[in-house]
Amino acid sequence: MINTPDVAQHDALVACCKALASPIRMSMVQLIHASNEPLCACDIEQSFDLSQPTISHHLRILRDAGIIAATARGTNVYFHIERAQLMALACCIEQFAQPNGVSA
Amino acid sequence: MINTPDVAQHDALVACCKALASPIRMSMVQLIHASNEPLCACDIEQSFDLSQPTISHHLRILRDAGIIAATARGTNVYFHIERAQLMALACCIEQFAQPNGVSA
DNA sequence: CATCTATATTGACAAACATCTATATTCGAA
DNA sequence: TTCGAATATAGATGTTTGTCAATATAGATG
Repeated sequence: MINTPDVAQHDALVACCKALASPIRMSMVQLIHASNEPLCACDIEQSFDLSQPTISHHLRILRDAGIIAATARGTNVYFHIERAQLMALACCIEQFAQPNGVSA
Repeated sequence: MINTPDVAQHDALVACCKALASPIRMSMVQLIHASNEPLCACDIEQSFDLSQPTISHHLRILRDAGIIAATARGTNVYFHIERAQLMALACCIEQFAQPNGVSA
């Protein structure tokens, strides 16, 4: 979660941006968001022209940043958006868009 | 500006995240935001333990992404936050944090 | 248990990035 | 117009990232 002490927050913020700083991963987030159901890795894999390990790698980066979360079900793994994290990220960025000194 | 057609928007979104996906650049944005005046490059330079060209390089990346803007004044260059761009970015990210199908 | 299917991990390699030093450019001042 | 200060550009180099092929792991099923 993003909102904790200053340095940790800064790092989390950067980590989230880093995770989203790739066309592939941005599209993955959009894809998962667009689906109303959690999406399984094999579905995601079919949307991209990349090898299975590469897909797995990108999904893990998004997971490590806390942007998506995974639920295993049998041999499948389903991914969903971690809304609170993205909301926290959006709020941090929005703050930079506000005149300084405005708290609410 | 972020809100235009789909593909361009996607690219701009990724470009913004890429620009913020560095501890240095994130700190620069925070620094510029924290200042109530536009900050000149030499001021920014003093806040980091990096060579002048490296600072210049990072500032340009932020500029190219539209996150900050520069105003030359004499031999100095002053930087300020591009609020609309950051707000647009925050809104895009916030959308991913919303249940799908919610338009407003 | 043997095997198949879905996902993850490893290792290798190329492309992208951050950084520095050296140099260029641009503007103000003497 | 020459000099100095602020910023930018170029080129070189080490580090990180993205990708794949090969392999491992874990769960389902015959």
